[in-house]
Amino acid sequence: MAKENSKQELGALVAQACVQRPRERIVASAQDLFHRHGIRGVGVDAIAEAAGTNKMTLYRHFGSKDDLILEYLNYKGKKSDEIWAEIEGESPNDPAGQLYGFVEKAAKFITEDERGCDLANAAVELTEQGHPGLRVIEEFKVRQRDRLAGLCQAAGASQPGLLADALVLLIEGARVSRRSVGTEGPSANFVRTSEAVIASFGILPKDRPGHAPSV
Amino acid sequence: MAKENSKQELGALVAQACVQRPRERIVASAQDLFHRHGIRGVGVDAIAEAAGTNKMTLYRHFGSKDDLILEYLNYKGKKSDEIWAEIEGESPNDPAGQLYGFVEKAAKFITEDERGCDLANAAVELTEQGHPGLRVIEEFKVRQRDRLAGLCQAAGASQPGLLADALVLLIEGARVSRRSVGTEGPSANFVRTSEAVIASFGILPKDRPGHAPSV
DNA sequence: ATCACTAGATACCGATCGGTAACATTCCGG
DNA sequence: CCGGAATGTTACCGATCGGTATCTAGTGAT
Repeated sequence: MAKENSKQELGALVAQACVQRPRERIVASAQDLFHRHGIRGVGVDAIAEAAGTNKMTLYRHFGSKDDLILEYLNYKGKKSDEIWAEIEGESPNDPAGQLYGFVEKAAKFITEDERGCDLANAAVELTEQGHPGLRVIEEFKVRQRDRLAGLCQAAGASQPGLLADALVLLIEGARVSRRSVGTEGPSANFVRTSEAVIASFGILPKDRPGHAPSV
Repeated sequence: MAKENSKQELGALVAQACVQRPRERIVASAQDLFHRHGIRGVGVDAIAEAAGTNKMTLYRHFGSKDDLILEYLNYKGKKSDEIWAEIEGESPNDPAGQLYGFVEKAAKFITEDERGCDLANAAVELTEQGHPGLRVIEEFKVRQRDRLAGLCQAAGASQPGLLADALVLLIEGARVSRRSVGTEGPSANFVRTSEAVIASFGILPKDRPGHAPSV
């Protein structure tokens, strides 16, 4: 088996720079390393070292690697909640605007983050049947979809549930496709396609003339 | 870390039942185990045992685990080619029918296979930069997309490339969503959404009256 | 100053990882 | 029947895995 990436883990420096308590540094390092190398590609030793501490301290805060994985997954969910708050703040009382804002935000993540959705990736890596992390992932994905459906309904979509599902498929697909074939692949047309689909459900953005696309 | 799945690996029996040469049995076992547990979730020992042979013989045929991974990836690509042949055979000289047939075929895989696309999953697991498997995956995904685009063009789509990209996103998204939230999630609307998108590009199935959907 | 709590350090555990050496066995074509 | 190739067997290698025991050093509140 070929060697894993470079040993220069600047995430360690980042984590050490913030003089938080060990627990926070461990979570931050786990977040960084799990994201970059995948859950199964990172050992607890590496996480502890990146956090500027040691394995013993890690195990005083987290009973097992699985516990740390759960913390990682929930951390990702919290991050996503913040993004939803951003979207709401940028288009208050404008569900259609929020919908289009969501697409733009998603597009940003798709292009900027080559690793794709950490939750979806974790679902692929957690092959053990009934792993507690799978529940966390599912709950998050369901919540995300329902939030989207609520937005679609508020924006007056003809079939809000169907539109929400379609957008979920497009987003998930764009993130995974970006991982496989890069930004020049099908994910490059994510915004265009998503906006066309949204428009086809009768939703047009408020203050964006000329934004309505034709397929 | 919690224990991996049950020890009952019936894939081993399957592989042993076919009295092929060790090489074929190894590839078959690797295909089965990589698919179920992920590439990083399976050791070479387990593959050899499942193939009814031993590690030494495995390493006589494959220089490294990475070599075996490449074989696995290419094997998946070949399987996909067979499916394309099926689709062509079922709707000869009918690109529109093939397009709808492709969607139906994809839907079948989405519902039946809870693990999602093995190539996309492998792209998530292969975190090592420049891993040769990533090239294989990319080539396959590009070929798949181009084939789809050719079909769209032959069927007379207004913007075949854009439609092909949209369908790729929907399929990839459905497969990954099915893994995270199951068949009752957004992937349940994959066919409906895909057919609506296809229809919106001006393509209607030949001999399927009433098949044209409205979003 | 004391005391309990937190964290660091180090060494260790059994198991498994990918990969190899050496030798015995089986099988098949000439 | 014979000989070489393919396969099976066993043991081993160093490294890493997740997880623990033990002991020491710091830290903060009373």
